[in-house]
Amino acid sequence: MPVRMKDVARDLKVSVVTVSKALRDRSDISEATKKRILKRVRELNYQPNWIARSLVSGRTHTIGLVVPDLMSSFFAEVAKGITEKVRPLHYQVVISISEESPKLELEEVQFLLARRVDGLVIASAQPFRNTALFRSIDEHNVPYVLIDRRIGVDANYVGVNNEAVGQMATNHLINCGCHFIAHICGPKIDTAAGRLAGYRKALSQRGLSSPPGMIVPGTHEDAGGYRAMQRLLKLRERPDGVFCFNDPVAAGAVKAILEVGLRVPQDIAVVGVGNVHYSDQLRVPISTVDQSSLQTGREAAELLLRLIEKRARGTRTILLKPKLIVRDSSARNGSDPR
Amino acid sequence: MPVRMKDVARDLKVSVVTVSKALRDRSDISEATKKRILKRVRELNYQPNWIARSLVSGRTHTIGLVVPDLMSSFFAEVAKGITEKVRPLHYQVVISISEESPKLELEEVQFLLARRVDGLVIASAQPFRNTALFRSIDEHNVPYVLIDRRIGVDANYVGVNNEAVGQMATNHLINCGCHFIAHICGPKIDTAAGRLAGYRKALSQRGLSSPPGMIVPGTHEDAGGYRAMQRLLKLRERPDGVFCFNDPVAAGAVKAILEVGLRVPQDIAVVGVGNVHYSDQLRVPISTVDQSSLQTGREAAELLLRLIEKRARGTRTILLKPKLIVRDSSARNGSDPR
DNA sequence: CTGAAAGCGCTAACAC
DNA sequence: GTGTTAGCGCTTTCAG
Repeated sequence: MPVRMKDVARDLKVSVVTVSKALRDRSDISEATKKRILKRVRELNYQPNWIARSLVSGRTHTIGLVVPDLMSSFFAEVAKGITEKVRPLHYQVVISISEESPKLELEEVQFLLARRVDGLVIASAQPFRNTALFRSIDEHNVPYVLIDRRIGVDANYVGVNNEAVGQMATNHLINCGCHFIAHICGPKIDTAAGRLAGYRKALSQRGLSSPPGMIVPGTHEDAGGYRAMQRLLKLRERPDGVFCFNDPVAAGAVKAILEVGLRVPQDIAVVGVGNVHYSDQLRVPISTVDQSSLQTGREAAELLLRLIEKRARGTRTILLKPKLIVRDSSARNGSDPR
Repeated sequence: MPVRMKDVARDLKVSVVTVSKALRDRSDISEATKKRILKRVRELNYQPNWIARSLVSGRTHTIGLVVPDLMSSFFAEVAKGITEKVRPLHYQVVISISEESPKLELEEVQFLLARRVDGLVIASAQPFRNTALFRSIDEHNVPYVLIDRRIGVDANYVGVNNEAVGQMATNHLINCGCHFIAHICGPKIDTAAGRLAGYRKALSQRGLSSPPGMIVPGTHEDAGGYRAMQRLLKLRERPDGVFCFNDPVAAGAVKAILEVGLRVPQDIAVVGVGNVHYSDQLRVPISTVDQSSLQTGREAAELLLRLIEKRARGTRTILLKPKLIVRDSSARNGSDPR
């Protein structure tokens, strides 16, 4: 079984405490013994037992990441961004997948808390303003940072300004010469609400309106986008531009459009959100609003580490700048590549 | 701060041991006191401290998953499969990303071992036959299961039969009427070697050969596939079918083909491997050999749990059946949809 | 059926 | 500088 400090100590005829001091490079120990101990430690391939260390220190050097899924490259990238930032500080990331289920999410968080994570990063599947989960985290005195979805709770948050996202995408479609712009919404989370608000705002600012039926509820994946687009195609006043909740939805919409023999972007221009990494390998490369997933992860990790190490307090909100990326699905004559 | 067993005990004027027994539903405790304790436990919202529990039991109920990256949906799906299987048993999964670096992988594994994970699932980035890492895991007496990549080590393994994958893909191209079939290899891992072997075998079985230059080294991502295909297009005897290491590589190859004005599949048919979830949304939906990522995760998890709980010993190899999925990139006249 | 004692591997506080 | 004592929160063992 693994070598313990006790073994090293006995071997060298010193006390366990001395070994501990050598390992943590404390000053109250002579250079000579430190050298001797560290040498033996290496020879015996001693590995500190973090479990025991955690029990004493009350810190596990573990942070929990709760995401609805990992398939959508967005959260995978967030995970990468977080890992990148915390790795040098020897923190580890435990990823929990909630599968968009508030109940499962709650269980997973309880579980992470029981595991005594030092902090949490959560892309929550909780319904808007449901604070129960967060109160329970607060009770444990564990800092947390929300990402992507805001849930209407006063908490640390890192994400894009979704209203800006909606405006940016919609303005782009207007600049492409579209007159009847539809919106395929996301699920009932604030992210979707923000994008919808931005869509409305952009239209009204440019003196356009959104005729009845032009806003259809969708989902977060391509099948939903496909069905939603089919409904839009049946409207008497067919849209000539569609702003979609995200890229998978947009991909589904494109599929529906091509299926009825219409062209993208000539007949209908399409814009998504998220810049998933395969966006430009698609049948029609999809224009999108990038929400800097990697950066979201990095910022969330940094903020969380500051909170854990008490170098920050209160709650702060970090809004990242969305960025329009124009690809074929909206590259029309007279389009602005803004 | 969190409620401890001690608090519940004091509150109820019983001993800590009794509370512990009630919580773990042991038989040597009266129904009455058990009820009383569990009630209070719920009221006080007591959560067991897994750290302390682990220190005693020597088990952390944690399993480590080491993957080269999470962006490729393959490993994300594996992670999902594992999570699904271990969640009901209250195990948690710590994911480490090695970014294809053997050195980083080694560090991450050491780290997981120091965290005393109960077991490991590894898609290793180690060079072939490099056993150092695995010896070090063995020293810790921690069971592990390799997935996807075999590394030429005698160990528990779950994955597809890569030779069968190569044969299946190549045979399919032959059946599509291709005569000059190229192969874009993967990186130097056994997975790639197996697929290459299968490619060779299929050709020779059907009396075909692979002219010089028809086998090009590639990478695991689309940029590599793109460059490799450009080289193939310059050959005097241009291939009319290409078997690619994986789907991203295939997507890159398709891009290169379309760029020079050739058609897929009419001029050149393409087959990939992996069935990434967006394969059928691509410019040309890509035919692929599915390697059942979810199932890989599930099988690996089950095997690992059996090893952890000593319900299995020795090493075993689980080979999953690959499955050909025909899409547009190889849907030629006279093609077999096998 | 209940609880006192010992200990998991480590660290903080204090003596020597 | 070094070592002793105590204790983190829990479980195992065993006496009552």
